[in-house]
Amino acid sequence: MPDAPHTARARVRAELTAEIVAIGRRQLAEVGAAALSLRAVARELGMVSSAVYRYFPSRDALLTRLIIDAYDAVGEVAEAADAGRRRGDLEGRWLAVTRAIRSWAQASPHEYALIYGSPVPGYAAPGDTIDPAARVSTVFLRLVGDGHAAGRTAAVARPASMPRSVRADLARLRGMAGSELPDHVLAVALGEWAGVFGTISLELFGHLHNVITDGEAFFDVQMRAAASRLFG
Amino acid sequence: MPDAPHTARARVRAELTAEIVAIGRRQLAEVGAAALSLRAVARELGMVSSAVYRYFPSRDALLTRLIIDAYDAVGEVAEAADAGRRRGDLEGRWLAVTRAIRSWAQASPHEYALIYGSPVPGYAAPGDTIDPAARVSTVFLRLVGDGHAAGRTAAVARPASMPRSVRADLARLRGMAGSELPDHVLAVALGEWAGVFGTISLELFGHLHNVITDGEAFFDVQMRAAASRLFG
DNA sequence: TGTACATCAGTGAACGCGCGTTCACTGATGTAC
DNA sequence: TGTACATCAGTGAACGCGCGTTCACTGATGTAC
Repeated sequence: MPDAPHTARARVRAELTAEIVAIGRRQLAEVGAAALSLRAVARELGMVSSAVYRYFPSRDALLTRLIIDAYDAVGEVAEAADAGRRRGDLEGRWLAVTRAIRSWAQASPHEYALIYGSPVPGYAAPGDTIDPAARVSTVFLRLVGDGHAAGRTAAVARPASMPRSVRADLARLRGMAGSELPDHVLAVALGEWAGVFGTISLELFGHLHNVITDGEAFFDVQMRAAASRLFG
Repeated sequence: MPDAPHTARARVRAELTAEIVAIGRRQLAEVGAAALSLRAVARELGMVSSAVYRYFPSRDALLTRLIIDAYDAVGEVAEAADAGRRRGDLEGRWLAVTRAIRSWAQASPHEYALIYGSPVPGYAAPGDTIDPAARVSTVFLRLVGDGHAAGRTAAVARPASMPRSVRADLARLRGMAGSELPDHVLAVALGEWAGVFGTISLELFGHLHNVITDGEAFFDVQMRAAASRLFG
């Protein structure tokens, strides 16, 4: 939210922009990203379709905004869950964070699909989405980093060898993320990270249908296993 | 392919049906599932749009066919990869199967997204997709089952406890899949299975962009780690 | 082997719908003096 | 405090496009006798 609006016009403008985003989000939940339409938003807003162009220059701009909001939303629940536990309670933090992500995904399946599912056809994500997208991974990396600093990652499996290209990628990631995790811990952390989203996606996209009925308990079992692989 | 076509008409019909599917698949690769259109297929086929209805009763029927074909395609590469290794070479089989799946996904990203990405809005998968969808998981379960029978799963981590609901789900899965894996091995196998698709999806859907440059090598590192968690 | 009838494939027009985006316009709100 | 001008929000019409699906039809292919 930039600069507090001081004129009445600016205040109304901020409110309407927020309302457009809210309607867009609701539509997203009903028809999915591919079918999100500015005209439908305008209709629900009680405005003529061209009026929406005063607020968003194109449909893709609205989509970008929804994507950024989704990343921020999941980042926020992850951060909040992490902050709600003692810093030294690594397994508790891991479970809290991953459960929070799963709950958010269950509550906002289309927003989850928007950012972690198939890319929207014909849409190219602009650079503005990078920072919000990084919030969740930052939580993960800090958590594993804390564990490592506390000497709790001693049991993490070490591969016999690792290709030079992967070591280079991990080194670059360390630089970008300000992490100090050694290669083998960082690699396992990324693998567990993939497992979190893989488990959530399989469930949410219906691949555990008729297989797992208690998705929450199943997820918990998986996350406890992950925590013990990471922190012993 | 049902009954060999004996009349000229039936032969042409089979060929045209196949061509429609092929064009549909190409379109899928270009514009994604949500934008797949019967009219565009007809155009490319050089026919009037209503003619396609002689072959598929609706757009969704074509989509269903593409979904089934995609499941069959990935199932087939997985089975072939598995068959290409000695039965006792568990790690080799695991690596071959998972690499084959990843390669297929990289080569056919939209088909992968169609079945493992976000569900297509407004489309409800009919029962016909269940069997083809199960082919890949069958390969996984047989592989882990072979490992267990050979006494190679002794090192698989055992959780301190497991909720009754999860144990019930696993028991039901054992029945459906004809598996004899104990709970803790089956649970870990499912977790690794989620990790495979999580890793592939994160890469394919762009979440490792600017992080991992050598996706293939990274995937290999992850899969070797998974193999050693499963088979020691 | 030939003919009569039934089946099927493809046509062309139409229905009814939706979409993103542009543009000239009116009238209200804000700003500078 | 009041006025003149500039800015902005929303309108309504239009452009040009696409879609799925139905239907009556022609002409070709297949089948039964």
